[in-house]
Amino acid sequence: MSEAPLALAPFLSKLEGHARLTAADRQAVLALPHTIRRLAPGDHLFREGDRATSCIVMLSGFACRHKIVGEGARQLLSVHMKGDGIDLLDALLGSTDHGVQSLGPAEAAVIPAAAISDLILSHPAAGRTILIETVLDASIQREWTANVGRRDARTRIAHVLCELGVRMEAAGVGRRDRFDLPLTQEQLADVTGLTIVHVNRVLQGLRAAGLISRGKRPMKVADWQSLADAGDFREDYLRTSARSTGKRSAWDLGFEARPDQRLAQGASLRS
Amino acid sequence: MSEAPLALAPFLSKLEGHARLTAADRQAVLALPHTIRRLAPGDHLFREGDRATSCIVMLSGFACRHKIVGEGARQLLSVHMKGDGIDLLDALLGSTDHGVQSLGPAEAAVIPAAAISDLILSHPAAGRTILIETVLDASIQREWTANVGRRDARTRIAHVLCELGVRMEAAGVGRRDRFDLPLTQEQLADVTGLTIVHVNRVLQGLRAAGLISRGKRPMKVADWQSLADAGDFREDYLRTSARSTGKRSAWDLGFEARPDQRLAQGASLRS
DNA sequence: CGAGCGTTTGATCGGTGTCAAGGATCGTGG
DNA sequence: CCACGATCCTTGACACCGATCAAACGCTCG
Repeated sequence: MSEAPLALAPFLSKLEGHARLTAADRQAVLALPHTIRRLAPGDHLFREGDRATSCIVMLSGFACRHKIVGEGARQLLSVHMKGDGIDLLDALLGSTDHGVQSLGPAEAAVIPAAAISDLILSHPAAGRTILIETVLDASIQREWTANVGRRDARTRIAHVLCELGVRMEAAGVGRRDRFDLPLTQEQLADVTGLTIVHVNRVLQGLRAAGLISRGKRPMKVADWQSLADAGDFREDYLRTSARSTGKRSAWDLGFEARPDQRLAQGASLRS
Repeated sequence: MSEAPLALAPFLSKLEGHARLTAADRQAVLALPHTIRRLAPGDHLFREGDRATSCIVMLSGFACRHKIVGEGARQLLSVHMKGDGIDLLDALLGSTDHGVQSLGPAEAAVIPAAAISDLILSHPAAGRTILIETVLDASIQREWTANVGRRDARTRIAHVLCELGVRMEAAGVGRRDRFDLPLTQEQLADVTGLTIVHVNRVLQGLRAAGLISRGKRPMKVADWQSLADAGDFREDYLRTSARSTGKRSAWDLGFEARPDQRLAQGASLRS
């Protein structure tokens, strides 16, 4: 099924950022069955309402989730990059409530949902990082809700630029102060719930204020701290440094208290 | 630890809406260790930045997630009711990126995070319903992002009223066309990203249009279909009827293809 | 009866949307 | 090498939705 060995290395790398894995865990992740799709700009991976039988791992380039509301207005719900998992567990819901589409040329691995459930059962440490990836995604989604709900246009846009910069830095595809913005102004409008015209004017304002630089490929952040301030941006919710700070989650503690934990025999996630 | 046997029955009931459970699974859910908290209006269960060591199950009343952005503006991120789990897996992130607070008087069970991880390992069928609860929560979060991002005030508010009606009906605490709205107009403003003044005017408009009735305790939806139309509301994303429609998820299929699935011996979610 | 909270109203302001057009850039094919 | 179309970016004039400010009303509960 796989076209290339180690194709899932970016995904493994991101999962290892969430917790230490054994060699067996790493092998299991890399061995996940998958097909690789090379995507032209705007290609659809899922459409709203599709039966959900698989999930996505981004290998290169960018993709987004989106919804269409009302009379065709479009809202981007998330942006994903190298190493990110998309809808890892959403097959549990049976069908998709949103579309997934590439932003620019990209490569993605499509993994059957059952393989993820197998992995969670057969390699719980790896499974735990899958769950972390899922709740992290939810954390970002909450921040986006707050972003479009309670911030004005300038703050909103600055916040998105900061988030993308930090995430791209963490994913190894740029630096927070210099990265290739994967969004057109129209897409940035759909991210922020604004119109393209207003996005354009706000970007000009940010340039005029010296927060970002004039040329746009690549996006250069001239003054990171000021942009973060302007965007009301605190990066905690992205947890890009969770591993390195040595923080341990309550789950670690819980399990440390039960070193003899054993699984029920013959258990499965089957309903 | 538990004050009352069967206190978690509403939670079990919701989980059973996601998949069929065995008697052992049901027992395991009801036996989750927990403490019961009786909450006055506005009591905090978590505060933003708290160490995340436990999760919440709502037993009665309502609670919300929220964030404070910028200079004190508040955004409600979700509303939870009887049977809902809140942040079931968020302890995996180590700390909380949002606050959780009661809306009106309420009762909630506080469950140690480790107990959830134990349950997922020891009773995978029950664990599967926990995961479904988690991805369902994410699905609702995405809809809220789209709601505040791309709908105008009237549509936004109508949408929230429809969602709450359907969910309260599913939770057995009201009917979609007649329920006790757990939100003040100020809270409804924080849900929709509007000001209290504008919320008030929009509600008056909905009343004048005959979509909802004049008295506000309880909220009476005079014309459900028109309110759903006005709110651009399609309830698919809530999956309140997933069980009854007999839909099966890809995970079922995946596991049916591997009836001899066995877990790795001695596995755990410990990192 | 008064305090506190939630709701309602009016007047005005301003941020963002809308409409319309033009300019810049880039890949492609003649 | 240039012409061309497509896509993206930019600009201007104007309209409007929803915010802001300020005040009053109406519950409910001690």
